[in-house]
Amino acid sequence: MAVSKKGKFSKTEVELAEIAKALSHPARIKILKILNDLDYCMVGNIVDLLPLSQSTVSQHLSELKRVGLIQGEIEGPKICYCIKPAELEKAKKEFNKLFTQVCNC
Amino acid sequence: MAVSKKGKFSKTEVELAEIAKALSHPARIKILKILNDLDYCMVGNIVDLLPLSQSTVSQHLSELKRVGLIQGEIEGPKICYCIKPAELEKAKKEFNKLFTQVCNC
DNA sequence: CTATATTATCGTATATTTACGATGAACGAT
DNA sequence: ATCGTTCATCGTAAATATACGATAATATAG
Repeated sequence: MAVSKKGKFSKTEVELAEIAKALSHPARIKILKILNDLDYCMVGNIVDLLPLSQSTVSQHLSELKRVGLIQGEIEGPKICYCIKPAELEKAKKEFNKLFTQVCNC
Repeated sequence: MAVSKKGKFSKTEVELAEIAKALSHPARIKILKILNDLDYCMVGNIVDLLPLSQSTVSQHLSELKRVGLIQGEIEGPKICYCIKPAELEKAKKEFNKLFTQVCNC
């Protein structure tokens, strides 16, 4: 995208934009829902519930993990992914703050 | 990005992902703040407040307009952009719904 | 040690995003 | 009519994102 100018914005704006980017694909939104619904959330389970290949799902999980909304714990040969509630709550508050700020709603 | 699979997800997920995408660049977040702060919000004013060229700012405005978060009204040779509060409130509720759904927060 | 299961990573192709300058279109003023 | 202002669009370049199959890495089971 040519040379990025993101560094010229405030930390708050950049960080919120990062979270928004993580939520900018329906697969990742659905993954968050799945992780909240399932108890044993290994990658295979998620793959079965999405119309995407295993490698693509793995990429989406990486992106969610990168911004801290989820985490993965090794359980033998499997990896159990789960929501990070504190981070999601933080994100919720940040979005609310933004919307309050930009439209008094 | 190879052939998109976004059509295979629910309408709700796709729509929320679209809004998230619109918020996924700090410039667009800042534009929303600027539009809420300024009374006369022509493009030139916004360009002056961003570290980006006029054409790039115009593209960001288009993206925000495309998803319905802002609108532009022609005023002679100028165009006055402004927030669409109802749409922003709708977006706020959708995000809240998502976060409530995925982490009980 | 070998085989199986599970997942990440690599390599690759294609689509989209971001950014800019240049150009074009629309309008008001002279 | 022409000029200056304002903004969108075009053309282009480079970076990212999305998707897949193939492969590598890790751990358990036999």
